[in-house]
Amino acid sequence: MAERGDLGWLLGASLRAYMEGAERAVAPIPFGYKGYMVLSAVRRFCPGTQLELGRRLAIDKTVMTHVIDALEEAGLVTRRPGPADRRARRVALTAAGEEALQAAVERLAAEERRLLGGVPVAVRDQLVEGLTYLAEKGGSGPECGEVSDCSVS
Amino acid sequence: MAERGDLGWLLGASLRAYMEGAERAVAPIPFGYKGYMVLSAVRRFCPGTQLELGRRLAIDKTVMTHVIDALEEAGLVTRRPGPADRRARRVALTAAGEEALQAAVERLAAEERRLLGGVPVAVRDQLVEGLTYLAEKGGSGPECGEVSDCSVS
DNA sequence: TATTGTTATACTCTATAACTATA
DNA sequence: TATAGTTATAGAGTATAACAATA
Repeated sequence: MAERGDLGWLLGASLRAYMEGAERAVAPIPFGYKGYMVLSAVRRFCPGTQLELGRRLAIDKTVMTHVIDALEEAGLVTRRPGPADRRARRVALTAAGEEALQAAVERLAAEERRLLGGVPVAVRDQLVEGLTYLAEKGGSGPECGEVSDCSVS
Repeated sequence: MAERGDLGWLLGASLRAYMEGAERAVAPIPFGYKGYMVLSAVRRFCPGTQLELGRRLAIDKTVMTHVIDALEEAGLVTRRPGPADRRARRVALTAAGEEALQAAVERLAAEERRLLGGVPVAVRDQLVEGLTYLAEKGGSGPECGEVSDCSVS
């Protein structure tokens, strides 16, 4: 934010610009973009306990409780005790959750296209490449393994 | 943040990664990176009223009051009524402020070099180009004119 | 009356601590 | 004893509203 051109300012301003549209795009989902992130991670990492979801998304477990409370109340996810460990609750998308997520993904993609419209594809690719590098340099969940199987009931 | 690879997640995670080092780099300055931004903008836009500083940095005027209070108390800036309009207070760097800013700029540059160390220069350039485009698409102060003269007393 | 800046207050977001229920 | 999750509470950070001084 300081001198425009500083990496910090650029990242902050870019994030603000992105979020402005993103929050609008995912609007119906409780907790906005954060709620969308959780829905998205639930689909991707399937059963996923809340703690695991939190680790992957860098969201505190207490925050996760509130978000999932809201998503459950809105009928977008279910929360059931795990079969092996009844403490670890399995979060899963409902049909309505799948729909809401799919709709959000589409509106978000449209928003990204709008936002990146004027950026040449080559620049865009290297933008993503650079950001991916930076993101991985941070401590956000380097210990997350890959997804195993995935068959929602 | 949702699916790693999403632009939103990438921007958020990159900003976190950057800020981790940046806050450490500017540590002695009150209000951390925000304080650094203000110092930096004061040097760049010289006299600058508080309101103008806030507009340029997307910082609320009430927040600006607190930040400048702290910077003034730390002896890094002075705050005097403007000659033409005594409501609009002119903020200026002290010698100590110049020093603190210069030191922070250097540590920050080192931190950026460390963070971007593994990124090829071509990618880095296009990363900055892409971010600059995104940042300007946002509403953060498009109505800010350029700097006029600048001679601190 | 409008504007700069301050103060006090309220709100949002997040983290900490204490608790429960399982293991 | 340790862990998953919940609840209540406290803490940043930010914004809103009312105010003082000046224009």
